[in-house]
Amino acid sequence: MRVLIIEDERKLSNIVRKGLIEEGFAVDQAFDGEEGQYLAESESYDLIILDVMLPKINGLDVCRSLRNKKITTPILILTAKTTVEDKVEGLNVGADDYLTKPFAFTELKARLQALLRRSHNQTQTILQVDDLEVDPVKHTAKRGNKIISLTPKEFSILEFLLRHQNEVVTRTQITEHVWDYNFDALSNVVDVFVATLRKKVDFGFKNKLIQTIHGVGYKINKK
Amino acid sequence: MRVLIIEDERKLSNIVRKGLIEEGFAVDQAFDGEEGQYLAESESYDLIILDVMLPKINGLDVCRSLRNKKITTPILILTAKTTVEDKVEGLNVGADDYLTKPFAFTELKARLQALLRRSHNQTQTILQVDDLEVDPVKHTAKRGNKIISLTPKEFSILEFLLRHQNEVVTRTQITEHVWDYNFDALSNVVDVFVATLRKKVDFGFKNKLIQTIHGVGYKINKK
DNA sequence: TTAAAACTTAATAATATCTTAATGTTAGCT
DNA sequence: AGCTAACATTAAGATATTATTAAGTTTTAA
Repeated sequence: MRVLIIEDERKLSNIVRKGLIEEGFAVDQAFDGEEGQYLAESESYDLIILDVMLPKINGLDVCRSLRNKKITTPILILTAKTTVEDKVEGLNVGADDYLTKPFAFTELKARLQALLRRSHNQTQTILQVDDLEVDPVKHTAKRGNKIISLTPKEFSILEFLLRHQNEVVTRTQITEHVWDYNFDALSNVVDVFVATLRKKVDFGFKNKLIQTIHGVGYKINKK
Repeated sequence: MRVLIIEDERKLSNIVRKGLIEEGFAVDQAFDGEEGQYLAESESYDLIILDVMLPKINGLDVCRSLRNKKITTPILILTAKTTVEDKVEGLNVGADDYLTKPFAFTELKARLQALLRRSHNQTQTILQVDDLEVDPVKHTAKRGNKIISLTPKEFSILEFLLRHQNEVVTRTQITEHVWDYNFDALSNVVDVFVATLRKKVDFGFKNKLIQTIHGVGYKINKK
């Protein structure tokens, strides 16, 4: 899952970034409204965390503008203000949730997970296909009763495949959601990771879950 | 474990604070109802100690309001009143326990431990994995029959890992529960403490209990 | 007030993960 | 079947993360 943090306080932004990376997100940062709006429009994110008080363009305007352009990525607004009117304005402007500063990271995390679940129409937190189970919150994966140990990137890719189970996902979609902005997409990394994932997820099992769709991409499904 | 004290008498608040810090808690303080309510909503605590007579917003109202917002953190109410009606009102409003002033610190401590145990659904007070035993009440730790001497922070971290055994906990989660919220989350303190914990807990034992989950955090388990 | 203990920071070493690139294999087309 | 492009696999090099140490700072307790 890929997140954009639009926040001018560098330190806060970095703390949130660190926490989200630990949770397995790919994270991009913007430090003013203009940069944020640009990135939000040109890249594809699963979530946007948006501060209200920002240089150049105010957060509420960024939000309004993105919604006008039909960008539906879930937005969580961060605000130092606590009065009811501000909260209402935030939501009127098209945000999906808000959180007042200062906040505990756990709180932020819980809300992001809720937003993601909602936007994927998922009620459960555990992703599964056949006897494979992946828990993005606890960071665990198992097939049958065999625990699968995965590196961060392997985990993200498997999670992405599972969130789109029964659909073909292209290599480009994978790189866009698993890597951040600084990544040079012209390589065979995805193939390499899929190979190691297969070793860990499918090796030794009769029913191979990860399929290649020649010329298109990969797919995970029950068959 | 992290506690919020909402109490306007500075001196009392500080005494409780000091006692709890000695017990290994991370402590935040609020000196009126409004501040308290705000912190309780925006941060994540394991316990709240709440005075009734408070400036700005009354303690009972704070409690009611938190419960309305589905915040389930255990609340212990402090009150100078001793009549039965007051106690009843306190509990009706969603508090978990009450204590009348003046009180002995030991009494407060015992009740807090009881609340914590209840909220963690633990019938036993001793946390253990394999041959490692940690007693949060007595503040002792031993592995096999070797007594382990730990500093307060070391103890808190080990306790936190044990309360979440078999789960990965991130560095961010650890800092949020072990330090109070003025803490600079972008340092490697946690790593340093884990190193010393390993020296004390795992050194000399074949079965290493503290594991690193690269890119995510740490985990303690039986294996 | 002072000494000891505990905590924090920062630098360097060790290690795991990621990335690239080369080579081998398979699928789809003529 | 043979050819080509796409995919799979491997392993070595680059990078990032974690471990460890030691020195500085703060806190605690006598």
